[in-house]
Amino acid sequence: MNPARPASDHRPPESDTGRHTPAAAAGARPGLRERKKIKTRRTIRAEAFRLFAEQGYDATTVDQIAAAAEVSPSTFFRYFPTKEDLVVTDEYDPLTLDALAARPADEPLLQSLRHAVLESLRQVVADEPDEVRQRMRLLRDVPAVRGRMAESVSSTAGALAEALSRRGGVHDVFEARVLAGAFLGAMQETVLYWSEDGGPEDLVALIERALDVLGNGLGRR
Amino acid sequence: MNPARPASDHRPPESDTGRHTPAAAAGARPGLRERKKIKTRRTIRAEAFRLFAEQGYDATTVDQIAAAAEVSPSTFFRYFPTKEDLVVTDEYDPLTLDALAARPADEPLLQSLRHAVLESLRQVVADEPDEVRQRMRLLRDVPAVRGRMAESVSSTAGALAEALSRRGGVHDVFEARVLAGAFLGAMQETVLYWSEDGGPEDLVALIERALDVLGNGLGRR
DNA sequence: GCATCTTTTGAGAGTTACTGTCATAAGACA
DNA sequence: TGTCTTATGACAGTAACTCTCAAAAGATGC
Repeated sequence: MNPARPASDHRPPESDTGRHTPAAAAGARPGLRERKKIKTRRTIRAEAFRLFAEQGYDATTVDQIAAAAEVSPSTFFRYFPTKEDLVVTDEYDPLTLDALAARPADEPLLQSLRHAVLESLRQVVADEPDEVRQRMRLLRDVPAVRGRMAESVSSTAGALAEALSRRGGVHDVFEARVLAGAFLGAMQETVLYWSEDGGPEDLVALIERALDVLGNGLGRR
Repeated sequence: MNPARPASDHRPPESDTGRHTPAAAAGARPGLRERKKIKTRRTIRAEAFRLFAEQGYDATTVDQIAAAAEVSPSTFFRYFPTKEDLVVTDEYDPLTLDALAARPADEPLLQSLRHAVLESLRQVVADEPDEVRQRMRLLRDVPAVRGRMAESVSSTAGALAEALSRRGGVHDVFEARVLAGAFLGAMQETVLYWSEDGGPEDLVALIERALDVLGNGLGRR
């Protein structure tokens, strides 16, 4: 692993979609700079995925990706702090948190989570239909990517716990974190299960089943 | 990260404790070779932790650790495939799985899990009382270590799911994996919560609380 | 349209965590 | 004691990053 990423002046730009860029949030359409950054980010990732498909993940170096995307290696790292981040971006998780926040506060928790997850999943699939399949393949085949996903999930847990705390029905911070951890752990396993079998069953259906299992709890078994 | 660890002829030796070494399992006391390996492993880790305490994790290089332990860098990597593995060993998880297997099959699942976790926790703490505290600190402070733990937990999920499948009360493989993921996710958050606050509350008490939350399920909230 | 100010980019040098190979040393076993 | 197996060290190589600095390019006021 890298030497634990101390403070760096490399600031990766905002998300791929433009949905979360400050300018977009402010309503005005983004300037040239913003649009160029989004394009660069897209290009880097697209070229990377193309190379991964051709040569495999490990056999593809960052230098090759940068060359293919016609940027310098420095620039690559400004956009993606690690190579694994090409595959595991944190675009998905904030989306889910937003969707969760949009649910009515008095809705049963599990139902809110179900809607939030499915809604954000729908958006991601709609946005990048091709890449989802390749992500799945990389997740299944490359240990480093799995590791990075696990790390990402674990770091999302804190944010989710906070969101849960703001809702009713949770006693304290610790309980919120346990619930968040259990939920995310279940989701992670669901995605992994789906990816391992090459996605035979519909992911949506799997998620529904997983949530049912969670709803019943571990008691009475 | 490393280039995803392809097949290597470096085989890290067995666990620290000797509990799981083949010779120990066979009843005969281990030969000189085996004892030396255990000692080397212990020395490397001890020197590493000492240096971490003195200079910090990131500031300590593998070469320094190897020098302090009086082995070559090559040998270091034969014992610990990555630097993070010094902190996050998979010694704990197999212990828990063993303990789980030892529980009566007709015991309620949650109770088996509780006993298994607490039993293995007790063993680890008894074995290496000092190192537990430092592990906790590193877990809290070093992102790379947290990442490695998340990866480790996620890889344990498969084994736990299998163990659950062999017990009654689980419908299919998928359900077992979801349960395993939820349980481990909850445990991971528990440990992180505990480490973040510097371990104010007793870890055992926290685990009990977490299991109670799991027992109640996410339904009815 | 020009001047200035800010942000992005590229170049390049350096660090470090690894991988792979081979000869040597040391325990196991007859 | 001799042979066979396994652990070790030396060494060379790779690739993922980090850091710094100067140049290029969009943004902004006039």
